[in-house]
Amino acid sequence: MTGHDVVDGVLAALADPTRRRLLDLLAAHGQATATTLAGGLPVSRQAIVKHLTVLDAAGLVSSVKIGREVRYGVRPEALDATARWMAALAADWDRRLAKIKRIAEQG
Amino acid sequence: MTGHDVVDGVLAALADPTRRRLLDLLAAHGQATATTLAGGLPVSRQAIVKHLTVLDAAGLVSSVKIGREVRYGVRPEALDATARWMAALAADWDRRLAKIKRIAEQG
DNA sequence: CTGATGTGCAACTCTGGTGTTGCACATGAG
DNA sequence: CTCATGTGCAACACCAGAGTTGCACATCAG
Repeated sequence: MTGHDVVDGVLAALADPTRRRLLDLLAAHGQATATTLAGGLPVSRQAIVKHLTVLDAAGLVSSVKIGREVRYGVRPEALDATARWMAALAADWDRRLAKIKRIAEQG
Repeated sequence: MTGHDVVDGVLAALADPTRRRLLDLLAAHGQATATTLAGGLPVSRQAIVKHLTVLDAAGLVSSVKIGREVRYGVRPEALDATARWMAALAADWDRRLAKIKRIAEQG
């Protein structure tokens, strides 16, 4: 899995407002199950499960099965990697624009 | 327009691979029209225009009408703001997880 | 064992977004 | 003026994704 794939997954995962809200709840609780999380959102448990599957594939959450329940928790690495990628991209754009501006002022 | 709205728009805009490719092309060329950009992507000009509209609404690009053509260029501010938001979120998660870990080790 | 709780799987609906095509309008080149 | 080029607008097709429902399976409590 390259860094680019991680970014792709994270961006796709964060595009959905429900998933961002889900991450908020998880970060607040530290640990939570799909059934518990469904109580804090206006959607069914199955919808939550699907979102958690997407978040897990993106590396944003991890799950641990304890008895008959599955507990989810946030995982900062992928989010941090995406933040760095985005900051680098913004800096690159800034650099390009500064160069264009400099050329324009000279010409 | 709050910072949260900016983040929402940027995340939604960056979720699409075609739009990310579009931003790459724009950053590389500095300036480009929808017709020109359509030559570098396997989609029609109209599709490009729609993507550019989304990117403009997200604050990621700006457009200037010159004669009969419309030139687009990247705009780093919104991207940079989103990068900072994401980095802060990742740091928050790290902080929470560190706290949980500390409590677990004590108890 | 029995009932209650939590999860997994599958089929289904439905909206939104992506992309297309066709045509009308505007502007630069000759 | 005339033609080519670039853009804008609108209607349409298409499909992935978000959400639902129903039921079967697994696990803890009594």
